[in-house]
Amino acid sequence: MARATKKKTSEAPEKTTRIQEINRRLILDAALDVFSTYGFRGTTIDQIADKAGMSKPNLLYYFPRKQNIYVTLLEETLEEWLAPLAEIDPEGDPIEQLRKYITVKIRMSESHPEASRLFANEVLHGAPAISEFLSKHLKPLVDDKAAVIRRWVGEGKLAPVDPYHLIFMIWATTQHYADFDVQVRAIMGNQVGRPGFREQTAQAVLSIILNGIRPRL
Amino acid sequence: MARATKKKTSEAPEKTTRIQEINRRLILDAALDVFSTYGFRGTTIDQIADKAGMSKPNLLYYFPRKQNIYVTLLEETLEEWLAPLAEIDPEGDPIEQLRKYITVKIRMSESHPEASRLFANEVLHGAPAISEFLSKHLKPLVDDKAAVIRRWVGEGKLAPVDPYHLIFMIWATTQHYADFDVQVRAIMGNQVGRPGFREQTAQAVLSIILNGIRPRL
DNA sequence: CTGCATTTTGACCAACTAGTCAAGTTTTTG
DNA sequence: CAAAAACTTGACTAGTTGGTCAAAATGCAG
Repeated sequence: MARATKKKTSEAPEKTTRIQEINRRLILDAALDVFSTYGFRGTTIDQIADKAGMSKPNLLYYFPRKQNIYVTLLEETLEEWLAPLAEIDPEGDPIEQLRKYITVKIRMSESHPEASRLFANEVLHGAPAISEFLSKHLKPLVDDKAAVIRRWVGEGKLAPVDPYHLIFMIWATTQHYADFDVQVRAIMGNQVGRPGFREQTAQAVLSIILNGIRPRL
Repeated sequence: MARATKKKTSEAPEKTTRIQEINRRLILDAALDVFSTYGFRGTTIDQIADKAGMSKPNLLYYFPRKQNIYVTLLEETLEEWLAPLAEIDPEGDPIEQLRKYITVKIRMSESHPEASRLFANEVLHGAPAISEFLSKHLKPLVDDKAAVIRRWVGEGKLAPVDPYHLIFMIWATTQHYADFDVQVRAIMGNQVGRPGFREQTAQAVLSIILNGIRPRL
């Protein structure tokens, strides 16, 4: 990670000015748009600078390398992306907890599709920039929640199911609507934009998954 | 689409020589590897030429534009990718037909992950090269099968479920294991390579989806 | 084995792009 | 309000990459 600015005396404090805060945000917002559409290699610094409304050298004043923008963006996104999983309550009602998790994920997929695509693209290409994050942060969290789900299964509160595959299935299904949006639109056409579409999607997904894991008599 | 070679007399026949056949195959195989890993923009012609064991100008003799290789590859892939959906038998047993479809898709995801990633990457970036294919070929086929599933639901052979969302869920879940392989590996570690992994995956996916759509009393 | 068509390649070019730099402008601060 | 710090940018460079070209090598039909 690069130091943002050099101060006269060499310290760590790193105070950020008002202008820095504004411009970094401007850059990151523009970059999310562009990176999520064209991927890392497909994106040029000029595109981001244009969209952020500033000159390329100025952009590079805030983020000395293209990589810096990309990595910052991914880190920001992952944090937010994982939060709902962490909030699954081991003491709550299993079906209810999973219903909430799936619902939140579908909502995120609709409200921040770019974030989903940014992440999908990175993983698709082998996750060169975040493989450490995956093993150091994601894995432990998933292991933790998988254990909870396994306990639920043991207690007969869920049908016997591999917790990891269940989690993957939830991720795959919910993110599909953001990542493969073009395909969904090609098939379902005008329906996609319509008001109740998200609810209809949530309903269908919840119905299949929850009935699929409800304890069977 | 570009004409491959010009013949002395201007005709259509387009005969392909032995060498052409060999080299085109060599190029396409190499290109699938590289494109699926780095995406269209992230791939250089030199990389493909290297992997195919020939010089860049020679490669360009067979495919005058980088685009040509990419599009050819996508078309080849899509054909194969869609076949299993077409094979769903409207007269068969619903649960059995869907079990077969899911099983085949998981097998394909494991045996040709590059093809899945190539396609995923293209759709993720807005499907610029295949949007026509999506609306002209994919949509009609899906509409057709959705109608079959809807009829099954009407006949009480499946629980009430939106057929389109069911199909999306099957695609999302099965392709997840190819497209997000790195993530799956980061979480499940050594298990992924192990012999029975595909069967375990298939078992989990089938169990949730099929129980999720089995008619309820 | 000869002459024509096909295949192969080294050398090259033009366009693009990440990143630099030095000189200016604006903002902050004492 | 002046000086210092922070910010901004036009012009530039070096490296990369898609694609060209002309000439050489190879394959093949008669």
